[in-house]
Amino acid sequence: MTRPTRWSPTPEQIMFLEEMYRKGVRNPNATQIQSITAHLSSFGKIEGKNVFYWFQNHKARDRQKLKKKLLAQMNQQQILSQYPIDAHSSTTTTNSNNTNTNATLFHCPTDQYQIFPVTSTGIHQEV
Amino acid sequence: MTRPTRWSPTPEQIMFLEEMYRKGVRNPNATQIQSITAHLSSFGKIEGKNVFYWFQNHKARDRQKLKKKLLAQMNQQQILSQYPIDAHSSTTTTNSNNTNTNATLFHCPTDQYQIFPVTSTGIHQEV
DNA sequence: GCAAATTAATGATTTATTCAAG
DNA sequence: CTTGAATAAATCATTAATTTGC
Repeated sequence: MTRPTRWSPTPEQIMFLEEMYRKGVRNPNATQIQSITAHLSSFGKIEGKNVFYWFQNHKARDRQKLKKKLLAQMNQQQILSQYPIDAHSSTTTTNSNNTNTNATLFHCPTDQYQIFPVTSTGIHQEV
Repeated sequence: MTRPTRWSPTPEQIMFLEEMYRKGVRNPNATQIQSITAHLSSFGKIEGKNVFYWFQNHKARDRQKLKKKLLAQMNQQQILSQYPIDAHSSTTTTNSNNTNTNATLFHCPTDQYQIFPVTSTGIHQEV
């Protein structure tokens, strides 16, 4: 039996939806959903509710990703702690004096892009 | 004056960076970058920004590669038409072709955020 | 074999997004 | 709506690979 299978978007449909999303569409109203559905139906079977749910899910998962990223970054700290700073320069270093380890953090070419703002208490990078 | 030459990583440095990447490091924060830089400085001259750029580029180009693969999978369907372009339909005297005509609704490459013709009913679109 | 010429990789910059705080 | 922080995308620029003619 052709079970009532759930919608699975074609690559073209995904591409278009993502483009809409990128351009700012988050909660399309009925009119917008109609338009989008009409357009996307040329690439495959689709209903308005599919479009509605897609934006709901996409927005939610975007936020999920963001939060996941925060946790991932925390965990990276542990990975890196395996490699202590130490910098025992006894090895074959051509640059035994690491000038920028502490104070003069590398400033990017233009101060506009201040990657690592240094505060008196240290580095603060909020994400 | 030797012109400002760009950093070119040693094999050891590359190996270490790639190992970090494999372990999940993607966007190291300032502390992590300091740590990595300190460690890698024993293999050759290196600055924090080099590490920063390396991860930025490596991640981006990793993604490029994956995207390219996926795109290759999608047999060249009319994917490239992100927008239902009017498809230079004027070339033929008759414009009655295609079923994609509803597309014209979305032809809006210029107006970034006013994607849809607004109807009288108020659109609430989060921005 | 070897450089000059050409191409491919990749380091470094700039520009556009994103979310969300104010 | 505006803005800050972060970063992804796109681009520029230089180095490394490689091709080529000798």
